[in-house]
Amino acid sequence: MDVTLAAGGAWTDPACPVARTVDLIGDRWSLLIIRDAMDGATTFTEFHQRLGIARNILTDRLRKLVEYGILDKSAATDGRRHTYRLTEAGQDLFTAVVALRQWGERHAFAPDEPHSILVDDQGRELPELHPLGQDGAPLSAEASHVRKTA
Amino acid sequence: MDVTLAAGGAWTDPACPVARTVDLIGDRWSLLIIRDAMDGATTFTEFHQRLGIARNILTDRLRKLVEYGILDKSAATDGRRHTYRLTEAGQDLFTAVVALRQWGERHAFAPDEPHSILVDDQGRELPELHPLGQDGAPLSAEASHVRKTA
DNA sequence: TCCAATAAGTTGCAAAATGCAACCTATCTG
DNA sequence: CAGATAGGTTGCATTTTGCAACTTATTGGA
Repeated sequence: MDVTLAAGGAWTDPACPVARTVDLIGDRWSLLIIRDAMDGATTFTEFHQRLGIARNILTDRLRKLVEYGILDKSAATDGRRHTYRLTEAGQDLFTAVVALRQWGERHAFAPDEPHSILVDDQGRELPELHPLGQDGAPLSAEASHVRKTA
Repeated sequence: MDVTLAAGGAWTDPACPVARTVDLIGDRWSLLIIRDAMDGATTFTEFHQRLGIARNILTDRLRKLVEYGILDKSAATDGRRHTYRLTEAGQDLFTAVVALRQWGERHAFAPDEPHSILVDDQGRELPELHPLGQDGAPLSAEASHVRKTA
């Protein structure tokens, strides 16, 4: 299930997709939960240990992410564990996570400061992600604008 | 100036670029301020009117975004106005904003629900943004992983 | 079988962030 | 020089977040 039906509607800006996305995952923890899910975390305890988030807040965020259709919760074969997995919509956040990560790599670390990097199966660093126009050339913010729809 | 030197260091996860980026702009308003800056907003009043944000919070966010090297503040020719403009680092967030926007378009609206779209100078909608591997094929979260650096 | 450990929460209370409305100061305009 | 405009600041109420202790269910081992 997609987000669509969730959250009756107290959107920051009802027609803007950026605002909606921020309303759903624009807090201190949600994106980091999603990041860790992409990196293999599946249980409450795993998320808790990796993030150092307060347990009640983690409970709340996991519940909301499930409600929004970003995570799926199921009982593990284990019996006492639960398993949280990214839905298709959750996996589709990969692009956004990569974009935020690459910006951080470029602008939020000192030149000599160590930081983790994202690599492919062959251990090669990912190419930089940039919006392209229809012609395939990089597109800047000035060369684009928001069009309101009816 | 880049973020690099700002913020003494109470990072959520000191080595993760995603966490750093979220620490800097992962709140309810910063990304929307940046979105509006990309859409042409430059003054305190403009941001306030577009966002409906509380004035003291806007003051605080603008101050932080300037401190982080994302916005630049200058006196307008006007004399009583101030002008906030995206720095190079701020403009470089365009990729992330587009990624979040496109995810929202795909997953946060009902099929028939109207929402704004991002178009280029010729009025054509932007192509979907996706991480690619070195070979140019789309890369999924499973086909990549985080490598810790010393 | 029973008991300690593990997993996933819940609850109560303190602290921090956010929001609202009124107030303040400087500049600009008529 | 008076009113309007721009960009704040301040005090207080509300909401969100965080911490620590407590609860329930399951599980593996003595």
